[in-house]
Amino acid sequence: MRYDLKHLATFVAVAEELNFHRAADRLTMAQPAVSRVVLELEERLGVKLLERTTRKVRLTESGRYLLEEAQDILGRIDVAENTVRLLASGTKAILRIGYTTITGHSLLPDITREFRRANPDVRLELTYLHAPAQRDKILQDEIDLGFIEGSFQSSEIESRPLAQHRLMALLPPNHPLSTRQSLTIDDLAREELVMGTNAEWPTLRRIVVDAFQKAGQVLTVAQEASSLTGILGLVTAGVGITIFTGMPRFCGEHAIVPKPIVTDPPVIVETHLAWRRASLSGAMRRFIETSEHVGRSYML
Amino acid sequence: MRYDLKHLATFVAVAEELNFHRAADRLTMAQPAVSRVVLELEERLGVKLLERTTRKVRLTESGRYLLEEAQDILGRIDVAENTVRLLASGTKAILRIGYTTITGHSLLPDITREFRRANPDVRLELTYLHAPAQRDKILQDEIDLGFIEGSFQSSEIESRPLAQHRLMALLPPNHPLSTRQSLTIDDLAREELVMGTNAEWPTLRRIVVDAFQKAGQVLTVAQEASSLTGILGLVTAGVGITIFTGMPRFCGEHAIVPKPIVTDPPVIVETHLAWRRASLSGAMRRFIETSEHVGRSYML
DNA sequence: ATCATTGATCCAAAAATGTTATCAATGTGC
DNA sequence: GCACATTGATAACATTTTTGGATCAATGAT
Repeated sequence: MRYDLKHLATFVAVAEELNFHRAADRLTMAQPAVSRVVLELEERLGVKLLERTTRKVRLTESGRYLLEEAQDILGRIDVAENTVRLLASGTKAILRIGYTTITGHSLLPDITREFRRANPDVRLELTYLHAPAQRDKILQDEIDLGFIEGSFQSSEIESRPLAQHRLMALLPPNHPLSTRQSLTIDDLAREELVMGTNAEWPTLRRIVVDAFQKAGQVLTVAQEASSLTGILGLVTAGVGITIFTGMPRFCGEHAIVPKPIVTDPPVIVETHLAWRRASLSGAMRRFIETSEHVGRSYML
Repeated sequence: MRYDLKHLATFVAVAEELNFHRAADRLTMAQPAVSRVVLELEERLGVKLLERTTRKVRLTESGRYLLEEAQDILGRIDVAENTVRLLASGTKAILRIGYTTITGHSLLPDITREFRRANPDVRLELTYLHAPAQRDKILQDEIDLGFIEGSFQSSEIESRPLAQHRLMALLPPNHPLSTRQSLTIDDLAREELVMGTNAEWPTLRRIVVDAFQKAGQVLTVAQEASSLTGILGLVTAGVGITIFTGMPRFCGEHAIVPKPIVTDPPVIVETHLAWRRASLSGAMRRFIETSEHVGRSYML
């Protein structure tokens, strides 16, 4: 670094006062030091910032520009410093949260709304990540909290069950099975199935595959899509049935018809909130508390 | 200033590498120095930025935030430094230009369009200022160039005539005088006159007052407005006639009817471009050149 | 013409910065 | 389980940088 904040601050003082002595007073240093610092800055930039006669100081075009920039930069540093302190004191906080599609469409919005209301000084950064990715990011300290289906086995990661969902079939409106009260795995095995890709929906896929296996069936997927909207679009278009953990809140029954899937024992998908045990902060603690509170109404 | 760019840059290097030795290499300094600088920064902020075991370095929440901010700030400083150099070398420039209403509605747009085309690296900052204010701002070096009516007498200020305008009466469409080819001061003295306020239009007011005086009349203003659009609004509404230096380009003849004012000798308002002799820069020189070129078609 | 005020320069003292050598802690590999 | 390499922190010392007081030359005001 060829110069530092001292140079900028000194230059700003001189440029604002247009007088080296007054600037020196303001900075509580001697005038020669001010002279030299400004000269040094000019020399290191290779640019004249001030036109000085022995009676008057005037900014050059470059100087004028640098004055504005430097004021701004120094201001930003002050703000940053302040924010750093607030973050450290716990007054402010930033929580980086991972979520999956299953948790993202109803549970997470409810929790964040509630949490924001009670903690306006905490910024939430939400990142869509499937469960395995969340595991990595939690361990690498790239997210603070993860909403996942199931839980992780790791001594470094702690998790708490938040919500339970039953598997549900989502049918297009005029599907033959839409008159039924509920469906079985055997019903579904005979149908065209639309499912999320394994890359994006690894956990749900595993759960569904297991459920089929237990019922003595094999899951055959007719069509895949990576996003929830993509899947629902295919269902609405009549391509087939999908299996999900509930009815997405934004769906109307005229486009998507939900039917419970009956199995014995019932398949229950548990959503967990997970975090690195060693990184637990105050804001995280409060977020976990809110999540458990809100999640209670999602428990069967 | 409690800490320097050195501290920020060092912290950024460590935070990015998450390793003091590699950071030291990158900064071409010894590792103990890096340690000390980071410790110093933490101490001065009063905030722990890095969690370090003897085997691993991890950012705290504050540290993560500061990393992003510091990267950004350092980047801005680089950009500022670069821009300062470009400004000094004349590659880039910022011209602060004052203009009055008379010059602002036709001459200035023509000049800036032409100038921008030829000098894309020069930013023009246009400020509306009446002539006396421009005089002060030029002397105080708060604007580089001023478009004014008339010229200043000052050894410090140089100016160049750019355009000449004849006084013109602007009438509402159905005014009795609108059938006439031209008008005299005596005609106008009998009419209701709408004029710009003295505060905002000092120069034009003085010119008009002088013209009336020479014709043995006294200017009586029925209604004042501060802005050109306000004045024209009053004229269109039939409140009275105004006196201006031409037909504003944005007016249609269905709303405003221009009539030449005949006097002997003719009253000619000369628009000048003025600047502080001592501040003449390359960009200013080019702007002046363009102005004179474009202005030529405005000379009678 | 005198005087006060301006920014720049010189020099010695003080402060800071950086380097080498070293340490304690902790994973890694055999 | 033990030697070893690697981690960040510390100590001591040399060097560089920074600072403040005295002073200077230039210049506008009285």
